[in-house]
Amino acid sequence: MKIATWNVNSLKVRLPHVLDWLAVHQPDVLCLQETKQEDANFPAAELAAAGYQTLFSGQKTYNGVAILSRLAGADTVTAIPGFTDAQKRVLATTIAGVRIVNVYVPNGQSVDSDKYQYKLGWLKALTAWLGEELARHPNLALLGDFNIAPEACDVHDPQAWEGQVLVSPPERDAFRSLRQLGLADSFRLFEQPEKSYSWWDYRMNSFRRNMGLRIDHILLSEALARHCTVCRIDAAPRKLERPSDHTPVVAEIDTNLD
DNA sequence: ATGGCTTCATAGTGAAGA
Repeated sequence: MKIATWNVNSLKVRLPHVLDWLAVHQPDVLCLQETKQEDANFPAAELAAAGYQTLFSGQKTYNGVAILSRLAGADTVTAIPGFTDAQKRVLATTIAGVRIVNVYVPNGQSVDSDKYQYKLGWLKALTAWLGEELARHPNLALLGDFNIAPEACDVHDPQAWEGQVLVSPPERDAFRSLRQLGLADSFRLFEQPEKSYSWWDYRMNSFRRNMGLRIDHILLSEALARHCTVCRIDAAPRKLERPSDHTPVVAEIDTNLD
């Protein structure tokens, strides 16, 4: 099973890139974040023509998540149970026996903002819920834009970023708490090129200078991590005209071993 | 240098992203 995550920063603008990427990479599951459109406008027909079923939870202007898949999803939820949140940031479903949890973690803006407190509270609720989900679903993948660079090696200039939002110790503690539920950072299960990032600022020629952060992740439960054969970042879409500022992360799981 | 780009909502600018 080939699964992937991509913050597309507007599905309306990025649909041609998404369709091209699906045709080339043929994933079984692609989780999208920042679709930025209401459900009534979701391009379900175009994606169906490309061979993908769609689940989506969107809103006007901001946020919005979707799951594109070859096979149908079951037991779909669009929110963290018991956590009141007007922002559409969660979509979970079960595909071919694998629980897929797609998240768009709040950005946090800056460590002294209300949005940062919202981010930390949101992560706490996510972690509590994921503990329950893992008990129900041993085969679980948590994919998305986490808006957290977990380690210094995930940041192009750790000194310049020290203490900032996306790398602050409380955010990294929250990421560690997720891992301690029994979720492996699949990217780090394998040797990777140095200075591997998944997001580059649109400004300052950041991509050309590789001034990036690794903030998009695929976390796998122990049962899935054992059978994960590869995880990589595909930087190619970041080189296209009018790219998203994020690029896809892909993992493959050998589901024939059990 | 608290900017730089990009998107959206909107019809000249402002919010938000990371």
